[in-house]
Amino acid sequence: MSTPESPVTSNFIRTIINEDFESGKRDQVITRFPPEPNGYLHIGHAKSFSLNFGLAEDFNGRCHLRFDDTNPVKEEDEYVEAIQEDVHWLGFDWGEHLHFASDYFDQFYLWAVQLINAGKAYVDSQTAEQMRENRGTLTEPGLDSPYRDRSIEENLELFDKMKKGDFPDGAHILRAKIDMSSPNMNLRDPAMYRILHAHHHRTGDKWCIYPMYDFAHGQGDSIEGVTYSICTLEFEDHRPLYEWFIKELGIFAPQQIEFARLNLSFTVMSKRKLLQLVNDKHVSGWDDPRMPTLVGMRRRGYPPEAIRTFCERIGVGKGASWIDLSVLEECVREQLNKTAFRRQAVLNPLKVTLSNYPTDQIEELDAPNHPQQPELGTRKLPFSHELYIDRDDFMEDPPKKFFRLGPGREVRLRNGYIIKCDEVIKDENGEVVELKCSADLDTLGKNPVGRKVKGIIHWVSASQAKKVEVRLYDRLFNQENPDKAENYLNAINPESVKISTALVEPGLLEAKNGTTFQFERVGYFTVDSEDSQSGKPVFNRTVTLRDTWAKLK
RNA sequence: UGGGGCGUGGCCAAGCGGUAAGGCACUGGAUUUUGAUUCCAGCAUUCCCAGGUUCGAUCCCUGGCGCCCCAGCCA
Repeated sequence: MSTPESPVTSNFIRTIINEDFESGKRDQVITRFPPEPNGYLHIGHAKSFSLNFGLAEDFNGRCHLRFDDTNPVKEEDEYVEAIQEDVHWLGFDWGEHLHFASDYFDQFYLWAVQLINAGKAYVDSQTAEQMRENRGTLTEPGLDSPYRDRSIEENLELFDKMKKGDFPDGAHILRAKIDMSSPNMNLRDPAMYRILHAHHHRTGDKWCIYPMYDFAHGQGDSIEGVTYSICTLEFEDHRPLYEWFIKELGIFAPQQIEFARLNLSFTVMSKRKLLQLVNDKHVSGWDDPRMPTLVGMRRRGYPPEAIRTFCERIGVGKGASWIDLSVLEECVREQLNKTAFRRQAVLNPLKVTLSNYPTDQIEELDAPNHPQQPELGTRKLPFSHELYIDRDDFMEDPPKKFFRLGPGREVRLRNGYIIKCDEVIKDENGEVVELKCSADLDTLGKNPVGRKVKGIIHWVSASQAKKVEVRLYDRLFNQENPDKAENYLNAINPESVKISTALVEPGLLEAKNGTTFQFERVGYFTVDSEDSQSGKPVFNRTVTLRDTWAKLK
């Protein structure tokens, strides 16, 4: 529902619907999300189903989930399950309306016979190659098939035999008799049914002829009473055919509306390419945290709310658009900032020894789980004379704008004391290996009088810190549009993941799979649900924090 | 050069004849025990271009230019 808190910006589809309601052309919104169960859903699909479910919700209608399973050689039950899970994950529900195009195969068959009887469809016996040759080109009309004028009786008989399995794949095909010289290629006697001796994931071996998309989609919409059949731009040229079948069949007419599919910078969206990334092991699977799939994003730690916000924020239009990855990342940060518990973790440790802190003392400091939301409670942070800080937070010869640690400088330990760097210890190679510091013991929870310490750095206590694996993910491609590369595989970012070890506060060992934390000053990290073991979590970097200092550098 | 679409700031996107919403990005500045967050401020005299209609055009008309899609027995 659109509320004052989440204003929905207008788009051309809403405008159409509003006009239809006002003119009385329609009085309800029934939409559908029609994936083919041949792969996992990606963020582009999320745009589509958020639109469909969102519209239904806003206009008090309903949205169906219908699997467009008309091509048995590509479809599997595994995907049917995964797709439902993903749609649910984003919080949408189709209620009673889970449908399959294959549920309508009997009806489709009857309709095909109806069109044959009306002289509007015929069995063609040309080979696929011949059909292609006779289809003409974009600028030249096609040629009628020599089988175009078969009698209705002969067509009926042949189609019946096709159905009974008397012919091998490709021997014949049922075509709509429209116009071989149409400037719209889709109207040049399009295929309606092909012979496919293949096992279907739902209908088994009942059929050996299967309807084409064009002879199934609109009719499926019609059967379900779909009022607005929303699809992507490449189907614009199919709309006249969609309407032709509906009209010739004399059945309820849904309205097809096309919108631009999503393109996200630094990623690829085509199923073929995503499949290749998986098959060729460029990623670990469909759920690799770098994949634009919903399973991948879930594993990465993107919250479903963030993806929904993203889908609303990008709008809906008809111009081929490229959305900047930063839009998605900002939606993720926005959501996580509100919900993620804060923790401290050091990714690149540098030892700090406090010379004036008792070597046998261990303190338990209180630290809020969320500084802006005290109601989320606190946790205890062990503190001792030996700590680790991040190497990035120390510079031996710092530039003027650097306000972290350096020789003789003071810095605040997050949730702890202010310390001062007294001495820098190096190894034989001149590498800084340790910092000797002194703590101002009167600065816990309060600022010192007379001086201002601007720098605040995170840390862990050396003896209590735990080692965990962290996976630092970055964009999978290093070109905005990987398709512009000679080969998109060449645009793969060789540093899209870096595995390393981090030192974290001890409580993090008990973190549950799938939960996300903010490692303060670093980024959001989510416990990997595949590779983590009890007491041995693996953290996926979901997204970094914004870093204006990195920009200054 | 057949047909179908689309052109509003760096990226999206409202607007539908009355004088350019919003988001992301970016730039300042304030607050801050996260250089995060939050907060304020700035960021298109102009809507692909050229004509025309009109008191007035991003919105209407004409003509250009640019980009996307279509020749699967895929969806």
